[in-house]
Amino acid sequence: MKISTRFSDSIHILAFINICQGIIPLTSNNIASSIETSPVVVRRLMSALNKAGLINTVHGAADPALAKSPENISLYDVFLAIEGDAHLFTIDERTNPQCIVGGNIQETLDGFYQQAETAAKAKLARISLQDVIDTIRVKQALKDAEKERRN
Amino acid sequence: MKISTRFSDSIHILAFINICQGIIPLTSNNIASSIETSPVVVRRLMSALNKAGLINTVHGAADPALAKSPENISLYDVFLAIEGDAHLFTIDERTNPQCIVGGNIQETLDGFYQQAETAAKAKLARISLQDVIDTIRVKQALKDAEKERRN
DNA sequence: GCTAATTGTAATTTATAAAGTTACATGATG
DNA sequence: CATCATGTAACTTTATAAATTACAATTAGC
Repeated sequence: MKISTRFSDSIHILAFINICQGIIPLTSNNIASSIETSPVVVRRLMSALNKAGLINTVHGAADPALAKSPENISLYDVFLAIEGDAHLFTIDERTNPQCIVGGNIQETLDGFYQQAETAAKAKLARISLQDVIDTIRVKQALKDAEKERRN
Repeated sequence: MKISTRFSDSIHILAFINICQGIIPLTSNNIASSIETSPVVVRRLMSALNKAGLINTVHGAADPALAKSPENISLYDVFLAIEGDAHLFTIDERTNPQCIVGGNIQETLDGFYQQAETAAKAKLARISLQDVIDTIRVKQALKDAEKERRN
């Protein structure tokens, strides 16, 4: 249980590529500065995003680009790229098979957890990177307007 | 990071109390044997379940009991008792506030994650401990029948 | 009441997964 | 060809949960 910040950071990377393309060079260093992490962590995540076909990267060149339009990249696509078939809930695999509870709890919970997990993933599948980008821009515009108002 | 099995183990404990009551003494030791963990871990979880009003325990006596009927205990009740308001997805809190992405990503993801998380928790809220117990019994009956058939 | 068994909890140690770091081979670009 | 960037492997650090140890508080059988 508990999905690591890799998922969040990956969405961050994709949004950054879209929003900052042409404004600043998209080096792993610059991206890492925005996430406040190390460039290697960024490159690791981008490697996975590349393999999953969400971005196109060029070995040696600081020129990554989204492989699809942001409307066609869902948060579940990102989750799959980074976490694969990881589960939101963890089943204790080491229980006593001799006991009626210990011997059947895994299969039982697996079914129920699946329901909850699928519901969550279905929601993620309906949220696009474009939604994320739009929301970021709205929030930023709000901040800018607020700042302007104060002058 | 180490993934928690507390939620699963807590459901295990509740099912065990219901199914094994009157059959074997419900000591933390016996429960721990079924989960294959230590009695202290079991007592810790039971302490939380007790505080949340899901079970009644007696200090010094090996006699825990469900505080409500299994139909009226949902998996979300258990989740709340053990994990509180813990999130299924983790937002990276340390990003560069100067960057348009780093400065707005938390609030943005929080909203979207909330949607997914609520969907999952709503499913959990609709699954009762009775459902879990019923499923365990069905699976066990299947195994028994299978075993019988082989003789 | 006394003894044995049990819970409840704190403190400590161990295990594990992710984050971060170092290093370097490979490839791009002016 | 010099510089800069990526892609990855190997290693270290850090965070969190599980397991262990210890013991006070409580119950229950005799």
